[in-house]
Amino acid sequence: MREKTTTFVLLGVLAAGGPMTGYDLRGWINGAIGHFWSESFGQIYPELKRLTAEGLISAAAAADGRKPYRITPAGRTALTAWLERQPQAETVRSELLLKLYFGRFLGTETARDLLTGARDRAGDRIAELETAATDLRRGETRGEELLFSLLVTDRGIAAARAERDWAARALKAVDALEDGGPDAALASLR
Amino acid sequence: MREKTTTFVLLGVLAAGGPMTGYDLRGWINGAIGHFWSESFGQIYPELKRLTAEGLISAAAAADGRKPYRITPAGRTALTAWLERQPQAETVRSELLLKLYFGRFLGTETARDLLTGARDRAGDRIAELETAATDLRRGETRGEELLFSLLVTDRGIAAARAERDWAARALKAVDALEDGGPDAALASLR
DNA sequence: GCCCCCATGTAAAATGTTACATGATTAG
DNA sequence: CTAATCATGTAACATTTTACATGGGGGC
Repeated sequence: MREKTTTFVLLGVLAAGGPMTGYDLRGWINGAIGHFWSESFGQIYPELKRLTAEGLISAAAAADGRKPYRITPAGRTALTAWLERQPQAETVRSELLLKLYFGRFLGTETARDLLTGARDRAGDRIAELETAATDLRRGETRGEELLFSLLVTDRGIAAARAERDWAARALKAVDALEDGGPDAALASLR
Repeated sequence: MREKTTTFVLLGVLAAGGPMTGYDLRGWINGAIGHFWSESFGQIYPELKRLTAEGLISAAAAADGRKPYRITPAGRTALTAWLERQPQAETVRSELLLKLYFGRFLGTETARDLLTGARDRAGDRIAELETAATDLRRGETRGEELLFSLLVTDRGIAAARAERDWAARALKAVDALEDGGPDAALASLR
């Protein structure tokens, strides 16, 4: 069986946040690392079952409806081994860029809509992540945990800023295209 | 049947590049838009069959082993309709950020390796895309086609620069962590 | 009483990659 | 002759999302 990342996200969150249920795991993932990772129940529950069978996690007695899991020593070993491997090159897939690339089949109007949408979403994202960073600094998390949380948040902010600024530039080029044609637009990119 | 993006990539490339075979399509996608999209043969060939059945593309007589497809008027209509819809919010999934987030279970050494790897890959990417941009400007592509090609390349460069600069900053924070502990590292992030 | 949140799980469908099978043509 | 590239396609597998089914508890 090939290694799927879901395995290690679950192990990592259980290591970082202590024992929790499948439902809790989903909430944790959505909240703390939601801006660069996601998992659905359809993956979480079957995977928890499998990890239990493999001995990497163990389930406490299901008291009420809840069934909290904790990471085992074997699970920690597996997590550490995964963490130490260089990540695979990431495959980017952007529907926005695809549409913009086919921009010559689009009216100027539509291209503009595409780009203002992207710029605004990036702006919202920046605000959101900056708030998250402030909250983190003010919160009770300390030491290395805080440091690494801030580092990944910063990466999100940096990426969103680059996106917003690029969209603004591209928007100017589209304006120039409308006013002065392709050559004017190309000149505006310099 | 839900709309899969593969459909429209194929339609778009046929509209942009003229009639071509499944093999050509793959090459075109890898080359021109490979930095933000990819398709495998396993998706391309079945999809070409389906699109033919739907009347969105048509196959010329298979002369030698080749079977070139062209987009039909119905295909152009479908493409335009898709282009005009705002793209779905993109789901980012970064294994690197995941590993870094769990950085407190990592040695400083490993965190550094992760980040130098990311920084160097981003650097390579910048060089590659800058070359691509230069080649585009020097090539025979003109007008809107050139403009939109450059716009999407620029977005790749902007994203890669943001990544490289962030990784360099994060690396300094990890150095500070080793020298002066978490508080020194946090201070270095200001 | 009803709606929302908590909580677990399964099933089906969609999407995507990798491996395999086959054969022609071309460059060294 | 041999390796690479061109070319088509299928099958198996892996991954991921969405929809469904079920039920408890708390607030209004």
